[in-house]
Amino acid sequence: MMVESATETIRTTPSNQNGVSSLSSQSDGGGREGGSNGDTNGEISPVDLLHLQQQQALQAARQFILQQATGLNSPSSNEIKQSTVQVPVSMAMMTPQMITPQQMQQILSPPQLQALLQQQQALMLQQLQEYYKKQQEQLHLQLLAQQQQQAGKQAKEQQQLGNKQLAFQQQLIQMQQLQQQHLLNLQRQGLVNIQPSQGAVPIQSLQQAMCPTDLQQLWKDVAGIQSTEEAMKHEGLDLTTNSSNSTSYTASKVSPQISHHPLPNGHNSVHTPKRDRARLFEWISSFTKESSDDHLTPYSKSAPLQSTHSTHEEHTASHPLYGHGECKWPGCEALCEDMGQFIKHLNSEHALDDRSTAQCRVQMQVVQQLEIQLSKESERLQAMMAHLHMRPSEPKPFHQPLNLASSMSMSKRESEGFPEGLPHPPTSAATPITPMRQGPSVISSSSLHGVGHMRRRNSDKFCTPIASELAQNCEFYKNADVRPPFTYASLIRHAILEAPDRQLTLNEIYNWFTRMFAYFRRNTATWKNAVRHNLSLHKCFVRVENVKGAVWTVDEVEYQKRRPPKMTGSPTLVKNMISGLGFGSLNASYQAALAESTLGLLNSPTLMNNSTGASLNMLHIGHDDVSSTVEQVNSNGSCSPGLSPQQYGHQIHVKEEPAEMEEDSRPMSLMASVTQNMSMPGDERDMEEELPTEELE
DNA sequence: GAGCCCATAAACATAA
DNA sequence: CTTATGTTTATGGGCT
Repeated sequence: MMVESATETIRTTPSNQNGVSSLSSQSDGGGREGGSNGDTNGEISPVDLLHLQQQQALQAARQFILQQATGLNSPSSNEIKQSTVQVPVSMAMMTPQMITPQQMQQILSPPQLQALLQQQQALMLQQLQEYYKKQQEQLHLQLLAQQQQQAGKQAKEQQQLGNKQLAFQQQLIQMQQLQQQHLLNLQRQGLVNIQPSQGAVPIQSLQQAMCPTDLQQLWKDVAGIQSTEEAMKHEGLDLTTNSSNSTSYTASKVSPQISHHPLPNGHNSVHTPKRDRARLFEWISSFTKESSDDHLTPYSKSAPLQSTHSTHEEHTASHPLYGHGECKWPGCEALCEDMGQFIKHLNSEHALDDRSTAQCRVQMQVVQQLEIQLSKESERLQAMMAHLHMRPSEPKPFHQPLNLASSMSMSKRESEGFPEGLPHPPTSAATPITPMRQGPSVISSSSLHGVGHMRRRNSDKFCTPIASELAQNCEFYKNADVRPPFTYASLIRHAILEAPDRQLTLNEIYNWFTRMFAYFRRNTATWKNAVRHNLSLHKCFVRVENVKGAVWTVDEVEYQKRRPPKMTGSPTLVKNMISGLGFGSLNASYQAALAESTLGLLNSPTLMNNSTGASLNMLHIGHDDVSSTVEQVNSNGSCSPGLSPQQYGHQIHVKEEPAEMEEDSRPMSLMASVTQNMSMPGDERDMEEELPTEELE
């Protein structure tokens, strides 16, 4: 009966123009860097000073230990070819890490080590803090002086002042970052327990994992110091690397082998730093007893790291250990103008000797650690996915405050097209917290299923996955400040359809939003505006004048029209349904499909969990969650599991236009569940979504 | 790259 | 006049 006639109006066109015009405005702020670069370079920064001191301390420490160790072992003597420098800093400046593990182990007994470490820790921490304090004060003073000095000058110079201040501020920031970084290092080594408070975000994410700086440090320890100057340079680079404003230059300086392995780590790093050290010592010691060559095998596993003494790669234009004019040998960074020089350097400095071999070992260790880490993270990821996909293997309630940020970012990635159980390395932890649309879809199985374009469907408008999603994660959304992965339109529609007479006033819609989603309990102006905007904009929302005022209803026909063509599950069926009628049959087929899919899925645990599980779930949970607002709906008898589809249409009395249209979605589900459940989880998901929805009502 | 969809912001209108 | 409710336009990002 009836249908498309009056409502077929022209859609507002503004979107078109917008699409075109939006291309114009794009400005990138690269200004910051430009200012900073020139200013800070001229003199030795406090940072450099610090590192100089550290290096000196390190050398002294080495000497000290070696002296003590005299007679025990001589082989490592080649490590002290560096000039001896008197250190202005106490022994405490050296971390145990800074000493070759080999040496440490050889020289000291474990208890001795322990004691020494602890002693040093305290001192070192103290000194570091003092030093940082001083440096900061100094900087501050400088800054103030600058300001005063400049204050008297003309406005003309103000820009310069700004620049200088900026430079100082940046130095300050760098100082802080450096401090933080060192504290982190200490922390990692078990030296300090304090948390870096003013953490820069990226650093934080890495702090538990081995960061480039760590590795570099480790490397230097093993390698011995090249020279104070180089060390300074090196450290400086490290610093800049960690500071957010890394230029391409600095970026290139970081040893690429390791630094870019994204290894977001859990909070409790699996290996405590101490254990790592112990293992490293063990490993190294074992190495001393073995021949060196066979150990290179695992090493070669890490592609970019291949290097060592071999010269077989020397002739290639690009040597994995050579880049940007410097030697990439861990901890080296010697400048080499050209490949030839580099080769020379390689052969002379990194020939096959104890040191190189030890370095190799360490690198192997590093790689192993990373691999272990990777596998652990992968495992975790899989567990997470498993948990989110199907019902948790663990009792954890899903609405538990997962770390939203990460889960959301993950979800996005997830939906980007990773097949369900496929472990993929977490690529970045830095995804924006709320990418809106697809955001939290993670939470529900449906979203996780979104594969490829599918994903869009779920979270977005079209289908009605919303019902199942909501049903499943109702509690979660109610409590967690997570943006639901649905569009306003779909949410509004759901709210309205959920209502007793399938109509709501604007205010009631607001209330529904706030009741159902913690996320919408804030920023009210924003989302309310959006709600109104959506109500007005979408034809599917029809405003009906009521006795008491105006209420909003849903025009299912219009709503379904919005579905992308892609929803072509079964055109025929859809058409049939759309053309009106067939409620009864539909219902029957729908149930049949449901049953069928259920049965089918029973044989397939995975699918079962993914789709039907959800659907079934809906039947129970779904009502509960939503029913709070929908009790009356059920008065119509829609409560029973089988029921439903009709309800939608029938209940919309306010509306002249029959809502029977929703059928068009149903057919899909039907087809989908029958045909797809058995095969493609991804697709089935899409369709499946529809089932629960109707079910709900 | 175009086109579409969506979110967001905001200006404006109108009724309570 | 203020507020709530609606409408409309503009802009930008993401996706296909």
